[in-house]
Amino acid sequence: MSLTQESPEAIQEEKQIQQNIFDAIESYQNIIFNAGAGAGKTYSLIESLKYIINNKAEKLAHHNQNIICITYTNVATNEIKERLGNTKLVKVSTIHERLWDLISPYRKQLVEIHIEKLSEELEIIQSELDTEAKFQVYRDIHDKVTFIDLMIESKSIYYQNKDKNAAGFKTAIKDFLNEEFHGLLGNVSNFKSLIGKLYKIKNYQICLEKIEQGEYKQVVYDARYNNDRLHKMMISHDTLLEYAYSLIDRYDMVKQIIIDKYPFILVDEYQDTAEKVIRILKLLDDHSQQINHNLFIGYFGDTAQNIYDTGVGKRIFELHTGLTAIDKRFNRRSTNEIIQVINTIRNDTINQVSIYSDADGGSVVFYQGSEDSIDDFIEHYQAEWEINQDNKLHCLVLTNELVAKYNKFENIFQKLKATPYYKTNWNSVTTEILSHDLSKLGEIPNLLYRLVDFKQKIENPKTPIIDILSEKTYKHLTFAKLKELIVLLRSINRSSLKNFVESILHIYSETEIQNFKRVIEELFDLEVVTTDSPIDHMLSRLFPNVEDDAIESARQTIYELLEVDFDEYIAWFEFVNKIENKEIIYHTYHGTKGEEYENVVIVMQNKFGFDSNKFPYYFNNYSNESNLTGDNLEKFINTKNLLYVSCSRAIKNLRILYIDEITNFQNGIEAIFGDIHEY
DNA sequence: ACCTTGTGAATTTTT
DNA sequence: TTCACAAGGT
Repeated sequence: MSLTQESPEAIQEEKQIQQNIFDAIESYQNIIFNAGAGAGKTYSLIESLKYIINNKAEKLAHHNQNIICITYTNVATNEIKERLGNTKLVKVSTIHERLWDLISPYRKQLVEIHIEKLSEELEIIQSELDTEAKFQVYRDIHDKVTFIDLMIESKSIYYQNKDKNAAGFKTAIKDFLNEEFHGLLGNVSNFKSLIGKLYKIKNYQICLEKIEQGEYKQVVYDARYNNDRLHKMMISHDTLLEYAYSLIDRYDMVKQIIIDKYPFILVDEYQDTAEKVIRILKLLDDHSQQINHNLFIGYFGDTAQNIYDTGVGKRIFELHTGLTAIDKRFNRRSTNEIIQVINTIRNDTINQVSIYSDADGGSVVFYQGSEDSIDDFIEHYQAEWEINQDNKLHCLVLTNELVAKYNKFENIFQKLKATPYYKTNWNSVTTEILSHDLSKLGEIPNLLYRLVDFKQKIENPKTPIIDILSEKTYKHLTFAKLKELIVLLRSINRSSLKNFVESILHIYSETEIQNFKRVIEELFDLEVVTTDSPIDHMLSRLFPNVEDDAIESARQTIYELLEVDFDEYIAWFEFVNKIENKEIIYHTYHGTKGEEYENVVIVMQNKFGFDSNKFPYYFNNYSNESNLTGDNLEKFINTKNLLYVSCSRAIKNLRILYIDEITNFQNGIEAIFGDIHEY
């Protein structure tokens, strides 16, 4: 056994570091706490919160003040709440939730900011229309007003035909568009881009009028949507940060209210937070000094684990000056072999040492192989590491497509992805199908999830009735009726999801009992259930605007989706719920952030996304970082951080299988991982 | 031979 | 959204 003996000297030093944070809190000296992977960063954050609670509670309570702790994700919020325990003094939440809480009372001021935003957007769109080459044909037409009016009048016809192929689209538009404007249809994608902008202009103008007339009185932040709907007074995540910055920047009164109410602000995972958030905190910091009120800001994180380009990363040092850096160099997670490699990857001033005196005993090996060798490679280590339920193997791949394939629900993923809805909304595919957060699943994935859940529950004789039926349903049933219902439910054909659905619908049409019907209505989330309505509902969502002659093939596609082997549905269900009951678990590199695993296999390749050269570029420039600038440096750091995050997940054993040719950059690999082995 | 148009494929993650 | 490339036009 290793990693059991804490070194007394290290523990002493760790305590001293924590004391340094406490001292900074006492003197309201803002800090940036840097700790590498596995250092116990969250622990330090929580100890700091506890310190403030234990030493300032009375004073804070007396002045009706609170401590703010902001995190990047809801998962992190929940973890901190759980570890901290129940306390009213600390407001733990995501950045967005807290900011909206702080600014939403200033309705009038937010509307002012909104008006400015709308005007700016209008100017931007207008200048695009005036200058971009693809709008030349539009600039050339004389009677723009007639054209715009006509298109706005025909809005619904336009959207009905928008997803058709170019020829079909042209025919449909020419149907109502005067011949003098037909020249605009030369290039269909340019035309669509034009119409999108014209509609936007109209929407924004209407919105401005409604504000003027007093019909629209407030701006609303809606976290469920990823896009602004400015014309409906609704903003999304990025614009929330923008408005918060504008409001706080503009009104010193707002700054002072925040400072006086929240004298302690702690930021978890600062490297991931947006630049705007750091700017907001800097405004508060500057103002607190100006008015001589105490404010403590503590950033907790690690620049080397910044893997999203929206995060501030290293730029924080330019944006928020005057922070006292407190570094923690200990590692509480990994063996010395792993620590040595991750230190080499990050290659900066944080050079970790283990907190344990018995940290030897791990291993890291880099292999060169091919795509065909992946399965064999994993099987090899499954045997060599004696992988079982208590000693799992975690395999990191680059894309969700591969995660779906290896986690054995490839067909569900691919069939959903291939529907017109997901082809149009290609950037929603992973969120809506693979989210671990049920509320983020798309409408149809959510329906599938409910069906799978329902099917599993009625199959399991141990499931309590309260878990199958909602309370308001079973409350009204007599015991006899309840029993009857259970017998009925258990009689449902369950060979495939398609049969399952059909069987349920059959019961629905046969039964006279309203409460039975209600159970089924709730399951499908439909007010009117008929033999066809659930499938029609799926059709309308996955195949919007489908042509009459294509309906049958679309219906067939839905049947195929529902007939995918039910084991796949279970695998998908378990993935969504993060139930890891297989011996080998697959993740994306990105998705493993914050996690730790005993045994890790990383499958690596040249290509990622648009970049066919991602990892080669990093390895080639490993000793050359100081000469890189601009986009090149950014690309280098992105890859470095991703590699750092993925390798630092390992506690004991780490293997990397590179499935492309490596001769052109093997020096860089050897500098980090040592000898390269053939597989 | 060159230009325009249409089509399909390409990442990760969070709020 | 952006890019590469195939198909088709001049």
